[in-house]
Amino acid sequence: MSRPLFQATPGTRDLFSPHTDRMWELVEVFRDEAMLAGFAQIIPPMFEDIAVFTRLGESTDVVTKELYDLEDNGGRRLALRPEFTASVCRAYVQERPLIPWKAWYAGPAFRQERPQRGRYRQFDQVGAEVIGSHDPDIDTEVIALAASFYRRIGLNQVVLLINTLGDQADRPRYLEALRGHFSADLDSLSEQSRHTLEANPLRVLDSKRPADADLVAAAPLLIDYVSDDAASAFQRVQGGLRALEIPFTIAPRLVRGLDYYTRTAFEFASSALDAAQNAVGGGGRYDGLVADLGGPEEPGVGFALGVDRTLLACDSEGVFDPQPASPQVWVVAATAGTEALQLTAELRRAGLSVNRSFDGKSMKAQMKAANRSAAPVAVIVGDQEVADDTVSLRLMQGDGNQAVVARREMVSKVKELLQL
RNA sequence: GUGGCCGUAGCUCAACUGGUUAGAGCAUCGGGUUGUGAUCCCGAAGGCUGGGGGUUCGAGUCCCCUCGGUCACCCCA
Repeated sequence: MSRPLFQATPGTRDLFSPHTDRMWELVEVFRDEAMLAGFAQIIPPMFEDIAVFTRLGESTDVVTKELYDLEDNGGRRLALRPEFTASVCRAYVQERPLIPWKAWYAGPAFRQERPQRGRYRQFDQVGAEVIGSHDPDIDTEVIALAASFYRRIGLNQVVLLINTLGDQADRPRYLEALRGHFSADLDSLSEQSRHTLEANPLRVLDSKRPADADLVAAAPLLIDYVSDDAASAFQRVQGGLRALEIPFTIAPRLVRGLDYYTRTAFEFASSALDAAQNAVGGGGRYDGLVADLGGPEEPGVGFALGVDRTLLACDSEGVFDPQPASPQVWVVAATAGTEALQLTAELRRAGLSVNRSFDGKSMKAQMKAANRSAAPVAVIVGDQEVADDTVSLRLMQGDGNQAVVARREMVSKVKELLQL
């Protein structure tokens, strides 16, 4: 077998029907949940001035090495969005909707990294952001939105991990302590982590390398270094989650990969996923980001959920498997005229979903196609029917009852058969 | 960017330590039914075994290169 001349570029893929149906359905459920919670949809552009994203942080891989950057004809430097949060904040600064502004979104994002299971260069996210409120109850509400979404699509084995990262002002003291801790035993740290320690000590806590496990486990905890304000906000979020009966686990070493997070950070992980990429969603508070993008000092909090990973989790839990709808009617053409064309159009005008075969297939082939389509009713038009101004209606289930009806009664008879 | 595994029909896979003409299931098309589906029976079509080089009397099988896929590290959704 020779490979096709062109293939989808690495990390991208063509999604076909049962999968695309699921995706739409998933977004539909998310949309419904978001609207119930008072979020309005935003559709930001897929690319932005590259600076919008580079503001996200010098030590964030997502912007330092994974960004798709492009140059337009005018020499403008653009980048495909690696996530939505920065775009949403930029849009807020630009348009200044009333606060607190609650926005949800769905769409693709792009990162240039090595693809693997559950990680693609173009991937879909759904998410929600709230800009303009410090209230920790908003954090809880945002988490609750994600949680009820997971519940509604049927996922049970999703665990919520939460942590607080404190305020920007708390950061230096903690980083100091972290550096001290790791530097004291640099030799037992993996080489990669030594690198990470230089660039961003926080991220060392994220290391999954076995070599680092002991040292990471013994590291000082963020919670001991955060301001009273941030600590009590964290308490409030926990209390809110308990009040809503949303189970959670405190993960004192959860730091997340984007630099802009402050205070509440959270992650949803699927315990049903044995792949390495088991984080199905994540988010947190980003109180300095809007200002970093040139806006007012407005706080923000939000999350993004990975559509593909969520679907993978659904696969391994065996839930959320909506089937593509089959047509209600299959038209079988056993005549050379244009009758099949007309009948099909007429049925569709009546609001029925209709499909048929083309290319002069044999009747047998058309019946097979009708059967395969799972359409409950076949409308057959041949020379005899044309001559008599009738059509034959065949019930495709059971013994295949068939009846000849007058052409002008076709629509009502079909609807009768479909019990509409 | 680094490493492991894998490339055989449209899809999923066979082919003993290298040995004639590379097989099967599903799907497709045709026939059994000159206008009738799932089932059943018969048949057809479909392959430069990813590509290139090498070893050998002989390579799908062994070696090298290359391209591609995949999983993992890193990082993240």
